[in-house]
Amino acid sequence: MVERILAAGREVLLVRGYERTSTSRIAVKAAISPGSLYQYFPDKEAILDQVLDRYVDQLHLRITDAFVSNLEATDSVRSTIGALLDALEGDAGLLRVVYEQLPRNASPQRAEFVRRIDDLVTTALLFQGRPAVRPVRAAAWILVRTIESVTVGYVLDPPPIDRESVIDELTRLIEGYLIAPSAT
Amino acid sequence: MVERILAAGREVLLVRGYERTSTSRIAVKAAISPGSLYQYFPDKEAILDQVLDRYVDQLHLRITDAFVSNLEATDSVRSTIGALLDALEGDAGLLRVVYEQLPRNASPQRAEFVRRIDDLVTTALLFQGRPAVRPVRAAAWILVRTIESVTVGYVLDPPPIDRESVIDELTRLIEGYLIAPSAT
Amino acid sequence: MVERILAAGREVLLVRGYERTSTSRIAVKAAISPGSLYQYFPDKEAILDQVLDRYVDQLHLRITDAFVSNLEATDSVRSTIGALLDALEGDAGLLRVVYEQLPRNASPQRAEFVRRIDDLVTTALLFQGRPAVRPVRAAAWILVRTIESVTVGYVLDPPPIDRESVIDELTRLIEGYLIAPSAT
Amino acid sequence: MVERILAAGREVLLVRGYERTSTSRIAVKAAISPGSLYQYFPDKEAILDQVLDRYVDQLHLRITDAFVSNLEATDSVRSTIGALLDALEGDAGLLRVVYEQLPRNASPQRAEFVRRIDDLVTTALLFQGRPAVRPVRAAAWILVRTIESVTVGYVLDPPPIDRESVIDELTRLIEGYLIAPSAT
DNA sequence: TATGAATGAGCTTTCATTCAT
DNA sequence: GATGAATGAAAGCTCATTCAT
Repeated sequence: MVERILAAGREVLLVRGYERTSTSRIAVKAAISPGSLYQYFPDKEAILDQVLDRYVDQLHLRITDAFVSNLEATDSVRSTIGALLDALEGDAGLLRVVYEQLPRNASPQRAEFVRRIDDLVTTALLFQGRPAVRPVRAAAWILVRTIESVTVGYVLDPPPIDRESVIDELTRLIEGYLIAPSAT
Repeated sequence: MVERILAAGREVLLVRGYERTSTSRIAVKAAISPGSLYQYFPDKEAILDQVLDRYVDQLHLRITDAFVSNLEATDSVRSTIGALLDALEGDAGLLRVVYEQLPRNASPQRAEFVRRIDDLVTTALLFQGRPAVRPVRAAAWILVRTIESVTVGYVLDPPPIDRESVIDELTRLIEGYLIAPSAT
Repeated sequence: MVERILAAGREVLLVRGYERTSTSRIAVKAAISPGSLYQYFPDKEAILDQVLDRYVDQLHLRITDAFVSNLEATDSVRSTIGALLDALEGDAGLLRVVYEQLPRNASPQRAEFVRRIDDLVTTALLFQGRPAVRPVRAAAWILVRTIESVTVGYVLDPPPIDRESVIDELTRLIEGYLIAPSAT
Repeated sequence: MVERILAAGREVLLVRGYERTSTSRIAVKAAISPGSLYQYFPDKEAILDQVLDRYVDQLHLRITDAFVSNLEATDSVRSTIGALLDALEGDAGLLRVVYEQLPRNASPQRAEFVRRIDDLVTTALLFQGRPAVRPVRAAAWILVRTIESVTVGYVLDPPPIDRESVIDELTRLIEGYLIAPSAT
C-alpha cells in the first residue's frame, strides 16, 4: 500500500507538477480513500519527500556507478559523461520535477545529494592523481557544477546540438581543465 | 500605478518568497485595493512575471555590459568573469528567488534569457576568433551553462572557497577549453 | 455583516448545540459564503466567543441591575431573587448553552463573570451591614454559588415546584444565613 | 474485556479530557484493536457513558453513606458536609471531567443522579423531622443544589478560603435554613 | 477608474465506524 | 471472537478572482 501511494504520488507529480499535486488527487490515482494516506504517511509532504528521495537515491546510485565503472576506462572522462547522461535520461520526468518545479531549498536531501557528488568527484580526481589540479576541493566543486548543469541542461532543455557533440565538447572542457598547468 | 504594483510585488517577493506572495499582500504593500491589481494585470502570475522579467532584463544588460567591456581586455576571460560575479551579486535577493523558489518553467522569459546569453557568448567567441573551437554554437551553449552554474552557485550557495580561487579556476577551465585543440 | 454572522452563530448554537456548530452551518444560516466569515473573524472560536461574550455581558448588566435596584427595597433579598430569575429567564437558550454545552473552562470570561458577581454580592453584603456575617468574602463566595445554582437550576431543569415556592425557600435560606449568629 | 475497555477509557478520559478522547487512543491503552471496541459497545459514547456512570454510581454510594453514617451524629449537618467533601475529593479527576468537560446533557444519568440525591435529602429531612421546613421536596431540592454547588465548587475551583471555613459557613447556611420558621 | 466585500472551489487532515479476513 | 486496514464524510480555513457600487 505504501508502494501504491508512492506510485500514485509519483504519477501525479509527473502529470500535474509539484504545486498542483494534492492529497485527494493522489488518493484518487491510488484508488484509495484520502484517509488511507494518513495511515502510512504523516502528511502530504512526507509522501512527496519519499517519492523524491527514492528518485534521488536511485540517481545517486546510478551516478556513483557511472563514475566507478569508468574510472579506469580508456578515455574515462568521455565514458563517464556518457554514462552520466544515461543515468539522467533514465527518468527525465522526475529530473524535471526536481529541477524545474521543486522549490530549490525544499528538501535538504538535494544539498546532501550534491555534497555526495562533490565527494565522488573529489575522489575521482584524487584517484586520477593528475598533479596539475592543485586545489582539489575547488576543482571538484567547479567540475561538479559544470558537469551537472551541462548534462541536466542537455536532458531537460535539449539544445539543437546532438548528443555526441555535447559529450565531445564537455569532455574537451574537462580534459582541458585537468591538463592545464596549475599555476598560470 | 503599474510601477507601484510592480514595486510592491518585488518587495513582497523578496520578503516573503515566491510561494508566500499573495495578491492581498501585494495590494496592501502598494496601498491599493486587490481589485485594482486586475485593472493592470490579468492575474497574479502576470505581476510576478513582470517583476522577474524586469530583473532578468536588467541582469541581461549588466551581463552584456560585462562581456562587451571586457572583450578586449588583457586577460579578457578573467575580467569578464569578475564583472559577471559583480552583476549577479548586485541583486542576490531576486537571483535567489529566480533560482531557488521559482518553478523553473514559470516564465518562458527564462529560456529567452539564456538564449540571448548564448548569442552573446557565441559572438564573443567569434570575435575572439580562436579558430580552434569549431562548433561555435555548441561551444557557446556549453560555456554558458558552465559559467552560469558556477557563478550563480558561488553567489547563492557560497562554497568554502574564496572568490579569487573561484575566478582562477573558472578562468582556467574556460581558457583550457578555448585553447584545446578542436580535434582530439 | 458582523451582526449577520453573530446572529447566525447564535441561531446555530441554539439549534445545534456547541459541539455541532460548524462554520459551514453558520455560513449557510447567514446566507453568505464560508470565506466571508473569515473577513470578520479570525476563526470559528472567535465567532462563538463573541456570541457568548455578548450574552454574558448582557446578563451581567441585568444581574447588576437586579442587585442595585433592589438593594433598598423592603424585603430586598426576595425581590432581588425575583429580578434575578427574570434576568436568567430572559434568554434561557443561551443560558443552557453556557451551562450545559460549553466546556466549562472554555472561555476565561466565565470565570471573570463569576468573579464580578462575587464582588457584587460582597458589596451588597457590606452595604447591608449585617454585622453577623463575619468573613465577608467567604459568605459572598458561598452565597454566589448557592444563588447561582438554585436559580440556574430552576430555569434549566425546572423542578416540580412553582416559581413562588422557589423564591420563598431561597429567600428563607439566605435570610436564615444572614441572620444567624456568626459564631456557632 | 469490558473491564479492560472501561479502564482504558477512564484513563484516557483523565489524561486527555473528554474532547480529546478518541476510540483509537482507548484501543491502544486497552491493548486491543479498535474493531474490538464495537463488539462490546455500540459506539464511543457508550463507552464513556459507562465509565461516567460507574463513577456516578460509586459517588452516589459514597454520598449515601456520608448521609446515612452521619444522620444521628451530634452536629450531623457539619459532619455530613465533611464526609461529602471527602467523597468528592476521592476522585477529583473524574469529578472535573463530569463538571467541566462533559456537555451537561450528555448522559441522562446525571439527571437521575441528582434525583436520587434529592430523594436522599428528602428522606434525611423527614427523618430529622424538623417540622419547621414545610414543603419538604422544595426544601430538599434547594438544599441539594446548594450543597452540590458549594462543595463541588470548593473541590474544583478552590477559593481562597480554607476548608474549615467552607464547612463552617455551609453548615451555618443549612442550619439557619432548617431552624428558620417555616412561615415568614 | 478604483474599490473591497464577497465569493467558493479547493485545500489538508481527523477519526468514528465497518467488514473481510 | 478478534483484527486492523480501509473508509469517507466532515471539518476549519485560504486566497485568487469577481463585480456591484
